[in-house]
Amino acid sequence: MAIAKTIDTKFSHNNIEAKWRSMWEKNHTYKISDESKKERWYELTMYPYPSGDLHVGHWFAMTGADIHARYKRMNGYNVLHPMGFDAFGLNAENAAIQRGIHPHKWTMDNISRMKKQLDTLGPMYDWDRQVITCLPEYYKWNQWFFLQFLKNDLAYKGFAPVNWCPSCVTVLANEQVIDGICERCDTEVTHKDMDQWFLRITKYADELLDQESIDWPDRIKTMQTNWIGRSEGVEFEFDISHCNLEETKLKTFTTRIDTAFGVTFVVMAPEHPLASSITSKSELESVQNYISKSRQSTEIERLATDREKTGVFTGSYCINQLTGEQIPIFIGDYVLASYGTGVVMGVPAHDQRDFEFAKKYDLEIRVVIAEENYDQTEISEAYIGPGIQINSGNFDGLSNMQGKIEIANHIEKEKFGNKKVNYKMRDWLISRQRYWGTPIPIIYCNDCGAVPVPEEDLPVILPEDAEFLPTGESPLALHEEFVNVKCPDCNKPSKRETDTMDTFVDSSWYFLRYTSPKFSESAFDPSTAKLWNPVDQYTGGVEHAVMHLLYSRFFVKAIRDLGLIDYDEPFDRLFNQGTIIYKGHKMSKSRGNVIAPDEYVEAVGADVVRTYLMFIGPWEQGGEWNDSGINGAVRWLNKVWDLVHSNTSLLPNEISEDLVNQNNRIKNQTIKKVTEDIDKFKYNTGIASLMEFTNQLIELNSSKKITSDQLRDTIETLLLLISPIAPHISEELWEYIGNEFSVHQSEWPRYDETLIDDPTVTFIVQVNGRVRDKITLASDISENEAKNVALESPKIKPHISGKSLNRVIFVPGKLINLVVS
RNA sequence: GCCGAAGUGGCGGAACGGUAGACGCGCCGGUCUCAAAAACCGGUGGGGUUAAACCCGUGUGAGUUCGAAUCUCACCUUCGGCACCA
Repeated sequence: MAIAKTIDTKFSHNNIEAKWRSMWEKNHTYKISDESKKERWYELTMYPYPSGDLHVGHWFAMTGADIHARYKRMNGYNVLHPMGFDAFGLNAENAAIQRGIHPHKWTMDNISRMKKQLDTLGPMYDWDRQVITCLPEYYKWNQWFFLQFLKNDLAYKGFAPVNWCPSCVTVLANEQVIDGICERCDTEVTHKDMDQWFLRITKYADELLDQESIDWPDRIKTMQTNWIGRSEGVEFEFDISHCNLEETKLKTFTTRIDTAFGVTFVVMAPEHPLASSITSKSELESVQNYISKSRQSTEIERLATDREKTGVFTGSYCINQLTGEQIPIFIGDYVLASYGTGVVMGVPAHDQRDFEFAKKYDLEIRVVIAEENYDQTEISEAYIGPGIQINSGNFDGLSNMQGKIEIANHIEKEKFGNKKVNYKMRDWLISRQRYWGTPIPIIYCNDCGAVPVPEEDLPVILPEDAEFLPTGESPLALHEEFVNVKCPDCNKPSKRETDTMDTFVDSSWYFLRYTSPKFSESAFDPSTAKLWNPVDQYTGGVEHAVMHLLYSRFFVKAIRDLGLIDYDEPFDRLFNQGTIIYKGHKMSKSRGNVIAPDEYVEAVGADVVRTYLMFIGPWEQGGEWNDSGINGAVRWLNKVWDLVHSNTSLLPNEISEDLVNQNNRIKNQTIKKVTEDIDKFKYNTGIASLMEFTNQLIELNSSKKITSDQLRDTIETLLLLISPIAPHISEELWEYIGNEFSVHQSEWPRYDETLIDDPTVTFIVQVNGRVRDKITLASDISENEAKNVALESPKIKPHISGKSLNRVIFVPGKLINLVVS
């Protein structure tokens, strides 16, 4: 795509940028030392997937993080701001299938291209710290963590109905299915029953709910809380001992045990293991038809909430142990197998879904919680509010809140069930039936079962010479040499696990690896990890709210319990930058609306692109790329360039004290504003005030209201303030004014609060709240004096003449409001 | 359906109880030029006026307040998240 016509920079941006990048490289300007005595700051931004080309969205994310990291560094911190690549993933494998390029080559080629592109941005990365997750030196530790998890009952293999993406040809974790659609390829997800590896994230459900100690956006915290979905209730058992099954009890889960006397039916999920066996002979055919039909329906169909509730009677009954009543058992697909016990007690009077089901199948609707003024007539919808227990045996007359407690206690005492906490979140399914990922270090032996690969045999290397067929068959499963091994325990011929790990395993601990990327004795050097972690400031997109961000929190808690680290949360602060859109849409290759930064960098330079991106709008919000908007950034940096290069020999040597103070005021105000804005990631307004500052200096220069010494000093401040945003040109100009290399190793300017306040100020004079005049007054003027001045104002007089002054509102240094009538 | 965020010039946005529209883009007029671009100067919410004054204006409607884009309530729209979780 050809870039829009831009105006030209007045400086040769390409030379300047190349010059300083090589200077920084040569001087190790951004090399990070673990030994520094300075306070440490870990500024992390989410590492990219090496998809091929860096687009403007990457630049947007990375520039914002780089600015903040540079700012922290100038404020005296030893800053770790590393970069790496999330290098395993399906795109690489699909490229192999479609174009015959090996995933390793595809990935590494992309990485080297993206690194070059990233370097043109002028970031303060120390590439010695880079992490590339597809290399054995990294994924070995995925395997090692897996083995530790296995030992500590945090990893297990389980047979379960799982999400299957027919396009990616693999299973997916629940977090990776969004509204029934595969998160990465937008294909409708189906179900399969498979034996898969899980990580026991649910063990940490309650701890993950505790977000007290982390400074994260509420939005993300809420999303995680909703995802975990804790609910307290009772597992209530119905007696089925008369059914001649192994099980004698049918377990249901409810949060409304107060309604247990209103149960008029029970519904089982179609996938429930007893669904067929509990069915009577006469109903078997219709039940099996129903089950197979519902199994064929897609996730999307099943999730539609406005769908009519359907079900089928099993011909069997269970006993409500509280009442001794016979309760009909149904199969219905509005009940989810994966939540609770997969069986629901139907209380149509107090649950809308059950109500609809009862209406459809003509089942009794028995009110057991009476709302205020309940008149015993038939109800037209379920009543879910509070009320008084009725038709509830000994519990009649209690409030349902009390009923909830006492019925639960009664059930526990009589051993009809137990109080129980349930979570919506499931364990993390990490098996993937694909090649380009970390091999799961397990060997299956006929005699010994699933045997972990001994730690000393790690890493289990992903074989290079795999065949990539478009059949969906995992290349590893076809790789004889890889598959056929000896059992580590008994030495008999055995088979390797051919599934690989979810790539979210890689990103769950990469922030630890950055602290010692070459350490070979373990996943990370405990001493340097302790030095840098947890991450002080993490930035990235909001799309990882319940995937990467949740998994990482789990990982940290899990390895803390293994004794490897001693803190609870990976990321102390989190900030989500927004998205850059173009032509009204998020940029994507398929839509053909991708802005490649390279051409703009060539045309106007990285500093301009950085500045423009940060100026578009609040970093938090993102915004629309506007082809002509970039001219504003060019003009500004041109002005800065001209200002610094302007001839100052004609400036006066002395000016009035008032002018000196005023010039100082502008400078100190700007330092304060820019400091506060960068601190809060409000780059757009920070840049705006720098533009204003530049305009003011140009004006002072041309009107000779500044001495050359003061101008030089002020320009120095300007360059320091610009340097995190436009690192190259500020370095060039820093050198030009005769300062020592490097502006990036200089201290952030301080402001003097006492120099900021203006001795005179424009007072707003209002009459009845409407602005009628503006008068310049001493900022510390008293109410009385201000009132007298205001009353004398020719602009005010007509508005108050003939009226009586009832009240005066006075805001010191700002405003006076005369209330008249 | 539930929860959350947001609605401000032609556009991106600023202000977040006290001058609405900072800063920038674009546009209009001027200077320079043979001409254009760039640069520079001026203008740029609507009405009104020779010019002022003045009136209207931050999604809609009410309210609180001396004063509301900002706080409260209701509604509309947009965007996110959740959504048969028992």
